[in-house]
Amino acid sequence: MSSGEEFGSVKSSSYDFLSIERKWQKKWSDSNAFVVSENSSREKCYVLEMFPYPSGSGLHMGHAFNYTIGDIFSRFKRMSGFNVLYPTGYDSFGLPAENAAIKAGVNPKNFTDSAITKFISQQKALGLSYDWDRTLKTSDPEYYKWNQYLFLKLLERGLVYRKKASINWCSKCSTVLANEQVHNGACWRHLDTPVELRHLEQWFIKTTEYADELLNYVDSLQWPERIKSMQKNWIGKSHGTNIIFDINKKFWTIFTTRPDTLFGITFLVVSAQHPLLSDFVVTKQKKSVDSFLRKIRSTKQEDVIDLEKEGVFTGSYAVHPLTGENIPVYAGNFVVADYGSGIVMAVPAHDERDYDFAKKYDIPIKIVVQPKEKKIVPKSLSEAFIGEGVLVNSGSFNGLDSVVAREKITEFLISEKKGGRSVQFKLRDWLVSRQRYWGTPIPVIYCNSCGIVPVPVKDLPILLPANVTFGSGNPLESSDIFVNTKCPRCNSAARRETDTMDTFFDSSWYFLRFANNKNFKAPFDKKIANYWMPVDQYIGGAEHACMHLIYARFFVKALRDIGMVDFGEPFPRLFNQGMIHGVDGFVMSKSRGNVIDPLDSISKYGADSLRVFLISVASPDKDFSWSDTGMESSNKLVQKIFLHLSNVSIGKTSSVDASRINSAIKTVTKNIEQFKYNMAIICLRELFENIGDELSSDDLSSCIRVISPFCPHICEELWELHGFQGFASHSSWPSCDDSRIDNSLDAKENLVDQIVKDIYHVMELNKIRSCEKITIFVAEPWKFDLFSSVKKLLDDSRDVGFILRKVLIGDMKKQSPEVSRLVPLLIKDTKKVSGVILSQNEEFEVLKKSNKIISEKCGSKEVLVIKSQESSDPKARKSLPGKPALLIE
RNA sequence: GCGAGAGUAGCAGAGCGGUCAAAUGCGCAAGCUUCAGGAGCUUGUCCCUCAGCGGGUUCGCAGGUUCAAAUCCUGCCUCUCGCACCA
Repeated sequence: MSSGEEFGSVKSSSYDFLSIERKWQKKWSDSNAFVVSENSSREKCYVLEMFPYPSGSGLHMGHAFNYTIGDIFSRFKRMSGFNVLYPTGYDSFGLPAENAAIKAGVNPKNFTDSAITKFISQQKALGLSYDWDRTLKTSDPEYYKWNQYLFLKLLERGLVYRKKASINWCSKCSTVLANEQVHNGACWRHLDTPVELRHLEQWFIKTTEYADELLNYVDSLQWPERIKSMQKNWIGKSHGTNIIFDINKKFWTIFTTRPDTLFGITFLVVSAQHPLLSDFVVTKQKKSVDSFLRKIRSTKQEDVIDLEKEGVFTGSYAVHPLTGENIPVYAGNFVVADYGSGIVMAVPAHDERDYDFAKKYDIPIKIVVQPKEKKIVPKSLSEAFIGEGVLVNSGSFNGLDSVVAREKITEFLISEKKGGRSVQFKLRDWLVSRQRYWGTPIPVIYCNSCGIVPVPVKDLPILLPANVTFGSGNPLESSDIFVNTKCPRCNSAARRETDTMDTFFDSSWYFLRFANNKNFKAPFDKKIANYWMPVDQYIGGAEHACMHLIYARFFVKALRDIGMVDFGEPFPRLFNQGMIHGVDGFVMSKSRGNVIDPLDSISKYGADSLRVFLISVASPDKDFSWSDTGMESSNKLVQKIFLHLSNVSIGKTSSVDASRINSAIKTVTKNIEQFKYNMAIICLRELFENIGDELSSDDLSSCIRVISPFCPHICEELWELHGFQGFASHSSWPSCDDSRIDNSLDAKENLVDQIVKDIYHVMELNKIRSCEKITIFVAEPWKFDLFSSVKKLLDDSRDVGFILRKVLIGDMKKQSPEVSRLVPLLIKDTKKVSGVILSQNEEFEVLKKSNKIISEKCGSKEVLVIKSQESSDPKARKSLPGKPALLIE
């Protein structure tokens, strides 16, 4: 009973989380607590979060969530004995900094650097266990020098080239974009700004060279299914046939996946964006084609999504490779210019798009594949039949199954030298040049006599000039000192490339630099990179599925083939965290005004509480909504744990507690490994709900250690408070001793709970006020110490001035006469007996007898509660005499 | 349209063949505590009934497999995300 009082007095106070957190953050920092080296006999584990773009507004809740997930994992792995590399850095080049800097009138460098400083302090406030010695920023010449180096390496390898192409231009960014950066026809940073098509000469990286490998190895990755399917889709491999058509005495290749429908071609369509469209346009048709092109250009991008298929006859005819028929060639708005050859063969009977087009322009429809079940005729055809069937109207191929016919016709075309097998990808080469300032200068020089000349490695880095004019066009062009140079080959006057690199170039190899960030001779040392890489656990959002994650995979494969690393996949394991929504259920965003600043939460509740909250609402891979009450509840949990463990006295752990602790260790270990952090918190919640005030030193240490990945600060404090040596963060992960787990504990606890509830019923029935002293007898035949458990629960609840007397009855089956004697005696001897609680294993006859005696001897105020686990005959029970008696099973 | 994922109590969210009327948190209700408020503690919270036992109906909808389904299969509906005329 006294313990309850003690506990209550402590509860009312709250701990000073701010000073505790500051204290330990400083100690970790001062002692370089999480700095690692590769010279370790321990197994390595590389945990990495996608490094942030350091925006001026600082760390947002999504970052905090992301890093909490990674930090818990890192701390867990570290404690589990791994040599853990857990670094962070800053993807600090990029347009937002440049734009913000222009707006605020400061240099992007200053802007970025102060943003990074802010970021670092916020990350430290979260208690993240980074190796701060390995930090990097991509805008640092010491970093981008190696961007330039690697660019030259790729150039040397033939993986970088320059070409004039139809490219995507964002007017808001005033730069070109890569295919991957065009979302829904708009710029990925400006979803309200449709991209414009421009014809410009740009730098490309041959990602398509690795298309097959990028696709094939997706399946070997332990990534979320969703991301894998997005990548596969993006790479988009199709098998088909190239067919050669003669148009105006020139030969053109056309790609199709349905060579079986070759005899059904009634027209061809050239993309309206096709660079050689004019080759097809005859003089007579020039006017109408031109007006069609004008119309397309004036079409607003937002209407493109459900644009009607339109086209115009070019005046040219193609010769059908097998029948020799003349086929009209159209220009059309629905043909993708840079897929295949930008020209498609149209089979309106068996392709929806071709069908729509043919209907609109009244072009004949010819059926060449008949479905097996129901015959179709052109007249009644209301939509294209795109399924498989049997070939008709196809010369010698009639009667073949369409799947077979694809093969046969392709073979025939090959034998006739009129085609061949082909594989097409949706993946395009990566356009890496950008017409902006705040990025890595592309290390190339244009010389009038030598042409494109790579900058010699000894001249790297090509530094970004400080004095440039922001405003119109590429700022780098405004710097004469930068632009004007000498040709490294012939020493004559030459011009520097003024384009900078897409910042995705920077993030395609940063994980390699973390392994060896102080290397001044090379981007990284091969041996060291091979030691740490690949990243054992990568953590980040899903938005990079088709951008960063493709580029980085490509990069590593290219570096492998150049001989710089020995592995082909940078991130075998990827975890995607969910999105955080505001209290209103919408994604947290400034424009919605539902943003919660992590720092506000930290100053109100502490970092440990915030960390717990972020991972306890839902499984970390799912979206969840912020909730103030949830945040408070997490804070209460952290306080409770801290205060309870602070007050634990060192002694002997009860067997019940030992069981609880060990099974919690087991569960939490499993949960962390599977990223089910929310379940781990539930398990810990239950543990600290029940655990006693006296523990052995070892068990107390286990309790602290098992929560330390989640709440590192309070754990360090508790660790020190109880005199353990070193950092809790450096201690070993507690191991589970199965022999101390009592599997029947749950059942026992349930029984105790039940009895306590029975007691409340007794009180209720008797209208017992809490201030009254009453006596309750617990008769217990159990082997374990039920009595003390019940007593403890009642004591802790502090509700009632119970006098609880222990009555040992033993095995009631054998002692029914004794029970019969005992019960009335108890009642007689005690003035205010309100209840007698008997427990399990009684024979029904015993109950009946006892009950009868009681009801005879007692007034209506007395109650008999019989707790029975082995069910007696329910029918007989109903007929039990005497009221009010409780019979609880 | 194609691809992926999801639909569980007032809400959030576990469970993914039996131990499920379903963890945990929030919310709500009652009791205790308190000068009061807050906090804290205890209990309850699908429906009926009860002091308890018990019974009924549930896990998007409709079927099916099974001795047994929230969990497996089929169809449908709804939602979220990604790609978007890729021939």
